[in-house]
Amino acid sequence: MNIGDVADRTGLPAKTIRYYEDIKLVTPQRSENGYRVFRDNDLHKLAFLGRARALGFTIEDCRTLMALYEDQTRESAQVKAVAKDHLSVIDDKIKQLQSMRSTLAHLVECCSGDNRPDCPILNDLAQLAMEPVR
Amino acid sequence: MNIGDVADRTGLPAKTIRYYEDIKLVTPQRSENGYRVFRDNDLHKLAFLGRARALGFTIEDCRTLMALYEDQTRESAQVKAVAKDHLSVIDDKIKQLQSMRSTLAHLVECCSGDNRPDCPILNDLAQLAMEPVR
DNA sequence: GATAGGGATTCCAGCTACTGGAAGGTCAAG
DNA sequence: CTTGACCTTCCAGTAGCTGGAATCCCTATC
Repeated sequence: MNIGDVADRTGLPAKTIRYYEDIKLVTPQRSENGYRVFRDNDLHKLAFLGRARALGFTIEDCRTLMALYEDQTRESAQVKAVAKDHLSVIDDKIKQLQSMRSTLAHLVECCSGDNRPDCPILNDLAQLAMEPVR
Repeated sequence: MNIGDVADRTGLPAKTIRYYEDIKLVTPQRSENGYRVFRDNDLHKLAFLGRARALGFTIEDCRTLMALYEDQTRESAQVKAVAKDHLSVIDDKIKQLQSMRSTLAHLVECCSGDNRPDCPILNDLAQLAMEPVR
């Protein structure tokens, strides 16, 4: 199977597949004309990668997960550990984004958004907030 | 003021400040010995940048916001538009992360995490989910 | 057999926003 | 005069691709 077909089947761009070969996540054979030849196993791996990436695992995590997948003697605890670590990374990101979101949403609400130059968003960024009303 | 002091005051690493000069977000003077000399205005701009970046604005957004900040004839609507766009980018990211999170959290829960090789996380990634119970 | 098209190949560069490190110049203190 | 803390520039690397150029291969049609 050629790279184009694999791209269609896995939904991964051909460029990405070549990149994955580059960093040794897959190692397709080559036919005489130099084209990559993908077999079922390669296809399978690429689909695995696509799904792991879609869950936000880093490439290095993917490497680990694939190795575990192929290791019959793995312990599910190893997999779970990787997943839990990743989960906490995701949680941290969500928290950070939510904190940004809440500050920003507040500022946006405070800004009249009209044709006058006064803007609480800029004031906040410049830390020239208005004197607190006392 | 030298770069080290500016770094201390703004909380930005000296490296980052040099980078910001590189991409023309600030343009400090130079003293005779070649050292950068930062004045109040530069300090102010860098603090502005630091806060905008902390809210997740891209560098290009920051450039726009600074230009608006310095433009006395701006309309607050322009600022608000930039902020709202950014807010929706943040919202998208949060949604995507939450979707990853929920899938992953479910998988983690399903995995016994013991010394046996069976692992629903890997099964899911390999899309070899168990037959649905019918 | 020439040619046109749609593949495939490699390689180089660029994206974001820094960060690390090497090699060297400057300055104040002891 | 030396030491150490600064400062300078420049080059390279991070993550995970993506775009583009130049070239090659294969098939089909005229």
